Amino acid sequence: MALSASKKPQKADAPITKDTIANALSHAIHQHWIAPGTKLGEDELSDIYGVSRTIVRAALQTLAHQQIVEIRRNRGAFIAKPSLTEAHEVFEARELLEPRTARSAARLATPQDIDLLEGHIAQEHDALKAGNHGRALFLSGQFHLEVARIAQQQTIADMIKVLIARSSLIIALYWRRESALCESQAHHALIKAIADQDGDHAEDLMKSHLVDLHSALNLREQPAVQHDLRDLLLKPSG
Amino acid sequence: MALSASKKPQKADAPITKDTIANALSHAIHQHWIAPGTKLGEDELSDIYGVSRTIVRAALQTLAHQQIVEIRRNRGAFIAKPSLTEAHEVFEARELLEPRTARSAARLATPQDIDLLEGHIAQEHDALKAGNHGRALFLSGQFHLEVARIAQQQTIADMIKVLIARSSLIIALYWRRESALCESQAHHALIKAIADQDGDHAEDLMKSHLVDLHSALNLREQPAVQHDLRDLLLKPSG
DNA sequence: CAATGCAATCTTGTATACAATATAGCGCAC
DNA sequence: GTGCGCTATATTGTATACAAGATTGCATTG
Repeated sequence: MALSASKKPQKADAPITKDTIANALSHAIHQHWIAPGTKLGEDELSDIYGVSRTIVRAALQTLAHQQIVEIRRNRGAFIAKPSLTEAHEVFEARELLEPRTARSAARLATPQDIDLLEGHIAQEHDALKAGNHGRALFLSGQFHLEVARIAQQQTIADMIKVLIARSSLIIALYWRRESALCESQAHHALIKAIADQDGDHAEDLMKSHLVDLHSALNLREQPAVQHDLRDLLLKPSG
Repeated sequence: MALSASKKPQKADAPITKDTIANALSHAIHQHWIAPGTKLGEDELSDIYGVSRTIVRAALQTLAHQQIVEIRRNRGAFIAKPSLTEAHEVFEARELLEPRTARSAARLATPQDIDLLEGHIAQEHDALKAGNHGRALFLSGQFHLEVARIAQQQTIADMIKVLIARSSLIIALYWRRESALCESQAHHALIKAIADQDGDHAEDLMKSHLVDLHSALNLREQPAVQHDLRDLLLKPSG
């Protein structure tokens, strides 16, 4: 498995629990350290984390419930590979939920919240400059999570958290745009709308931001059209 | 624990897995056979289902991820007791998601789908007539799940499934209206809008239906006011 | 060379044993 | 009667052993 030793967990004071393992794996997945489809063997993770298979299995189940790992009975656990349909569904769900959180965030954000959001963008910019695309991707997702946190609706924030994790897999599989994932201009504009307590504008910006992200996946559907054309070309001689 | 012997699982050909146990418990919770706050002991469930604690723990973890069971470390698993805040959040999330599924269902429903939805109402009516409120409650929730299934957006349907399960707990704790949970008139009107392929109307009806349900919880906030008043009355003599 | 069959090995599923923590009950002091 | 301390017991957390299923590698056949 592609987990390198440099990614081995620190043996700190905190005990290794199913949650620490699940979080570590989730973090690694989010940063694209582990590719979709990768097998996660129980014994291997057990060795890596220094716990029994019992804890590992519980961690894998947690990740499976978040749909970022797929457990196939008798065959093992694998990083999920969302289908194109799932990809569309995930972004569609985000387009439904996140504009609302942006609106609420515009109503509820404190100056500290604004600072924190801006800090996120700065860190993301630093990561990109350093060529650390994985970290930039992670921070980009965290930005969205922070907006959801500011909105003070935990139930919806929890849903968004799962959707963002799944988005990371989707991006690994289907993203083909050259530019950075989330253009910082979009995030900046969003922060301004939130700071200005302009709920309408924040909602519109978040919606169009996500539609934009979604459209970057739509690009992947073009090869299907080319495929049909190819079938057409093969038919006359078939 | 309040699980009665009459609710003991059938020892059928299907093996008892974590999923069958989780589903059985979820079903029992949904029908209010088990009250919020009830302790679910591992050994007890292990006895009841005839499997080891390993399987039981996996089932409980599944239910914990659905937030209908709360696992407290070193203390055990309990049927969740959503706070009033959580109650509001859950219905707010439903108000955001389900109108969209209703709109999509109006676009996608087949005549068979309409028949099935109508069948749900009939069964619910039968259950109420027979005084089987638990079953009526379950079917009422299933109606909403069916609308979500018809909408063909699995990601959102999965979210709605969890929200409906949690709604069942919320209703057990906070519901005080004398009438049946979902008035069949609301469901009938919704079916008609869906059958008529009237997405706008279906969306509006679902929204107002959920707002209505949500408002039945709001009623529970009134005692808080009375509680404050009582404190005021006690203060002068305190 | 490719396909098939078989045995060995690996991995996952499950039960059980042991460790750690919490709870209940009893006796004693005030 | 109440509160505290202690012990026994119950329950949960975790590791380990065993069973079941899958995969791999090798030998044989066509």
